[in-house]
Parts: sequence; structure tokens; C-alpha cells
Amino acid sequence: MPKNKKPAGGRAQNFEPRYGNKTSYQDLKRRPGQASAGKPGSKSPSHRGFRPETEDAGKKQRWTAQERAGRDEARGIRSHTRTDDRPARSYDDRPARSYGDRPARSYDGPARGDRVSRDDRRPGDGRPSFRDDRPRRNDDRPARSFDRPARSFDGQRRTDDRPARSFDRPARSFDGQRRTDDRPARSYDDRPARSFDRPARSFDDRPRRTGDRPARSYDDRPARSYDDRPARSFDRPARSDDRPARSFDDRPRRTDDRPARSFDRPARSNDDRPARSNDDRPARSFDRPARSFDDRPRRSNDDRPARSFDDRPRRDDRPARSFDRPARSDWNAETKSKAHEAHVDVVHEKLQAEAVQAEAVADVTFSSLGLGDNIVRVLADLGAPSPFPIQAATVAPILEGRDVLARGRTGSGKTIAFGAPLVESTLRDQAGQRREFGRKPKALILAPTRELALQIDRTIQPIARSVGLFTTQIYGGVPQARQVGALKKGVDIIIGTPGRIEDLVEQRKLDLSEVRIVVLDEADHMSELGFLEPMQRILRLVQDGAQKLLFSATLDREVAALVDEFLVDPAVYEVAGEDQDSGTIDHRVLVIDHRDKADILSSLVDRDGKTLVFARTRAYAEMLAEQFDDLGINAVALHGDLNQAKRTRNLERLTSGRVSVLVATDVAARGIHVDDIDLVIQADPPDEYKTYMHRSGRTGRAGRSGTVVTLITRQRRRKMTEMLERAEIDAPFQDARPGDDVLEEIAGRQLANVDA
DNA sequence: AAAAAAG
Repeated sequence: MPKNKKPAGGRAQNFEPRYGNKTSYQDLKRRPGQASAGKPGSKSPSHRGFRPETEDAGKKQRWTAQERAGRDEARGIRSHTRTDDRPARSYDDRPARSYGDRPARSYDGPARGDRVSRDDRRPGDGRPSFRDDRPRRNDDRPARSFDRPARSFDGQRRTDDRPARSFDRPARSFDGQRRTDDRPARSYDDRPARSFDRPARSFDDRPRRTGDRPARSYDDRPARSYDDRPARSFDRPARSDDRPARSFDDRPRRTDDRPARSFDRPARSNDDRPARSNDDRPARSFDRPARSFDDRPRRSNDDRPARSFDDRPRRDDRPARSFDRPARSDWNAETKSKAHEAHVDVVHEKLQAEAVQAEAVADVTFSSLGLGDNIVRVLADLGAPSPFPIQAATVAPILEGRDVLARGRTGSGKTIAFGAPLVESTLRDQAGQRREFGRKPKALILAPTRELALQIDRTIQPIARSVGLFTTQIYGGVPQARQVGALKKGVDIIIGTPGRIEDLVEQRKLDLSEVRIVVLDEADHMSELGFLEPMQRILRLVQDGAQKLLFSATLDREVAALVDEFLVDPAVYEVAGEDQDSGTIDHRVLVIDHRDKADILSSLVDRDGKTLVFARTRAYAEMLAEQFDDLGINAVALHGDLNQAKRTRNLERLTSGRVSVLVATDVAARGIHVDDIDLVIQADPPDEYKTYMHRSGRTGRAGRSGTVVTLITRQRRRKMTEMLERAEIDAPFQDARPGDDVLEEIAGRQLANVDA
């Protein structure tokens, strides 16, 4: 983790004293190590020299060994917070719980200790993070408020439960009896258990349902998990072998079919399918209606073990695939390295889609699309009184139960486009049923980054809650306990990232077998090398015949691997005339000398509006953030070397306006919505045109204007030109050197300049 | 190179 150490030390520079804004970067760079005792910076967050150092230092001192006892509790609270529920509660509970439990729980010590250390380590800072945590916690609070909207829903329940809870706890700690009753069994589950307790507790229902839980969870889980698992795990290996191979083979071949298919789509009505199905999917098209039960089961049973043989007759592709299988791993490795070394910008054929005319849906309402009143009301509250074109296009087919592929340019409202109908149809499926404790999730939304998962939940949760459905986020980088607690309680909709979801499935804490709708946001990205196989594994776990929805601004045939295996006769939509260049974004390319890069970047970033800077590597993102910060420009970084708390916090800092510059890797390229970013700077040009489109899509959202400037060196011009062509974007190239007017202009400082 | 589980 050498990388982590660097930021730890380096980041501290942000808290180092500043000796005036004019100090050169180099000067400041040397100082940090020694100057940690320097004089504090401005206390005003809005001030350039703002330095929350006092807070930092103070915290450290405050945490005596003795007080370490409260640490875990506090940390637990932090995680609650993050997930958004608990701020209020956390304050109430903590004292009681932590002091009450401690003694009794002494045996917990080790486990807790583990958690702590894990927690600390994860931050990526290693040891220092331990201390960093505290400040972080403080910093998180604001973040809480950030999430709070969703929380408001909990509020009620919470109010109810809290008292109850607090009663529980004391009791528990003293008795050990109750605990003995409940726990023994439970504790085994949870070893995780204890940690489970805490989180669970945080869930208000606990007390109430304490009775139910043990029984239920025992009944269901063991049985279920044993049944499924063996089978599943058994299948999986086989499947995983098939799949990759298959997908590989298929793509080329199906590439031929597809276009045809997609053409049919519009006319899809009835004529086409038969025809198509003869070519491609004889079996499938028939099953389709019944697919929910007929098709899939067959697939799942036949395929996995025997698939390679069985399918062949049925599907032309399969046989070939299975033959190739051995080679598949080679292919993977080979492709991977190739893509790596050469940074191949693979251009996948654009999927043919049924183009929705924006005008045609101008007077459509959410109600008329089939959404219920509660949902429509919440949508209005969310700022969507009437549907955007992509929403008007996809809501109805999703409610019909069709598999849907949708392409809508960045910022066009895709989250609601799948989220609202997903909630509606989940609701319909459950109509009349009681929401049982420990019920299994019915819908799953997958995103490539944690931040995106969080953001999606912020949109979906209010919609879901308005009809009495519950969501939870399942993503890595945070303690599992709270997530597991939510699952035990029962959740209807899961929003998360693949890693933690698979992790919990393997731990049998998450059962996807009743999931009837799956959404892949940024689906093309989720079909890329590192994501494809996890996605395939996850998709195999959901209910047979589950509806699949694939969304992305750059939806292309890269998703074929998933579509071919998991989707049945999907409808494909896009909005006519909505390519990326039709928006409100001004694209610029600056051709610079490499040695001027730092200066030029500093100059561009020194401005009033919110600026998002993209760097290719984590280290460079970190370095740039330091560089800007050292110059007195408040900047923070966002990349995978930061622990999740910092990631969340730093993004929130930009959102809230506490900083105006965020330097990020491509973790922030897709989906992240910050309202008023008006300048995106690509410190390193992207390698892929799709990346260009997504990065630039962080500005100019929902009709706003924005500027995207890409810095390249002379040698890069040609490649850049090609990329822009692929992205179908027009951008003037311009030579630039430090001090040039163009920098002022792009930064939006021309007026100031004129005045001067 | 980045992201996604931990460790």
C-alpha cells in the first residue's frame, strides 16, 4: 500500500500552513513533512486558506486510550449515517449502548477490534487512517445531512423504535439471558453476528420483531441456502466456463444478427419475431411469454451442467462456443493485455434502436404511462413533473415486463426512466401481500461505482418509500453489518455494486432468487472486461425469467455478451436526435507543451464555478489536488485509493460547494450528478471515446450549459481527432501556453481580465 | 489505468 502512504502524507499538505498564495508549488511541497506544527489556516470554509487543522489536531488529542472504548460505537454510527438513516438516532443510542454493552460484551473485543482495524486499514491510509477516521467522522456529518432526504422516511419508524431499542439494549447487556436465548443461534450466523447486532439494532424494527426473526431466519436461510447453493455453486463453475467462451464467440456472430434484430424491433409487433426467432432464437421467442417459468428453468438446469451439449442443437452459437471454451481464458488474458498496452479504443457497433421522437412525447404524463399517484407526486418533488423523452419511452415497456435497452445521453434522466417503473412494477407484484420481515429482495439495481449506487438510491428511495417499499444499498468499502441488518429486516429493492453483492451472496446473507427485475446502469461499462464476469454471475442468481433493463448513455454492442445470454427479445430505445453533441456543452481542445501542463491547469482551475478535473491515474489525481490546494485553490480528490468515507465526503464537498474543484479519476466519469459543474477539464485525455462522452457529460446536465476542455500534447492530436469523430463531437483545437487569453476565457475570467 | 470485496 505504498500508494496509500503517499496520500496520507501528501494529503496532510492540505492542512499545512500556507505562507501566502504566491508560494510556489515546489516550495510547499517540501514543507509538509516538517511544518505540521505550523500556524493554522483560515477557519472559514469558504476562505482559500481554509484549513480544518485544528479540528484534526484536537480530535487526535481527545482520543485517549480510555476513550477508545467508544470508538467502535462511533464508527458504527458513522456507517449508519452514511447509509443515511441514523444521524439523530446515533446520538441517542450511542451513549447508552456503548457504555452499557461494553462490559458485558467484553468477549466481543476481538471481533470488534478486527472490525476496527479492518475499517481503518481500508481507508487506504493504513495506520494513519485510524486517526484520520475521527476527523473523517466529523466531516461525515455534513454528509449525513446530505443523505438525509431519504432518511426522513425512516424518521417515523425510528421515532417509534428508538425507545424500544434503548430498552433492549440495556437489558441485553445485563442479562445475557435474552441474549443467550436469541443469540446463541444468531451469534453463530453473525459472528458477523455481533456486528450484526449492532447494525440490526440500528434498524428500528429489531426490537419489535425480535421474536420473529430467529425463527424465520433459521427456517428460511438454512433450507434455502442449502438447496440453492449446492446447485448454484455447482452450476456456476460450469456456467462461468461456458459463458465467457460463449460470449466471446457469440459476439462476432451475433453481431450479424443483431443489427437485423434491432431493425425489427420497431416493427417487432408480431411479424418480426417469428422470423427472427427462426434465425436466432427459435426456442426463445416462443418461450418468451412463458419465459418467466418455462424458459429459464430449462436454461438454468440444462445449460449449466450440460449446456454445452444441450444447447447446441437449439442455439447455433453454443456449440462453437463450447469448443472454444478452453481457449477462452487465453483469449481473456490476451485481450486484456492488448487492451492494456495499446489502450485500444474498441468501437462497438451502435445498437440500432427505436428512436423516440421528443415531440411525440411532449404531452405525455407519468400518470398516463402507468405510474401510480404516489410515485407521480414524488417525481414532481424530485423535479420531474413530466417525463423526459427517455422516460416517456421506457416507462411503459418496462411496466409491460419487457426487457429493455435504453440509450439516453448523459443527464437525460435515465435514473428515473428505470427507477420509477421499477418501483411501480415491484409494487404491483407485491400487491396485497404483507411486507414480511426478512423478505427477499425483488429488484436489483447494479452500478459500476459506489458513488453512483448511492446517488441512484437517493433518487429511488423516495419513490419506493412513497409506496411503502424499502431500498438498501449494498456496496463495498463500508462495514457490512448495517447492510446485512437491513437485509435481515427485509428489503424490496437493492442498489449496489457487484463486489459486495457477490460477497454477501456467498456469505448467504443475500438471496437474489426472488429478484424479478434487474437494472444495469452504465450497462456497456458493466460489460467490460473486469465487470462482465461478476455481472454474469450475479445475473445467474436472480429469478428465472427476471426482467432485465440495460441503460447507458453509450449503449453499444459491447453489451451483447449480456444481452445474448440474459435478455429475451429486448426493446431498444433511444431519443431521436439526442446525440452527445446536440447538448449544451462547449467542447475545446488545448494543445500544450507537457512542461506547461501544471501551470495551465492551475490557471484553468482558478475560477469561480465548480470545476471537475479528470486525471488518468489515482496518483496524478491526488497530486493535482495537492497542487491546487497548495496554491490556495480549494480542491479535493476522488479516486479509488481513498477510503469510502473520504470518497463520499470529497464528492459531497463539491456538491455542497465547500470546494470548487474536484480532481477525479474515471471513478467519477459516469453517472455522477453534481448540479452546477460548468467546467470539466481533462488533464489527461481519455483513451476511449465513450469515456470522453461520459466525462464531458458531468457538465451540461439537464439542459444547462458547460464547457469541456481537454489538454493534449502535440503528438496526441491525431488520436484526439479520431476520438472526437467517434464521439461525434466538434471541438476546436487550439495551441495554448501559460498566460494565454484562452485560459482566461475558458476559466470564465475574461471580465476580470478586462477590468485589470 | 480504473473500477469492483476483503484482506
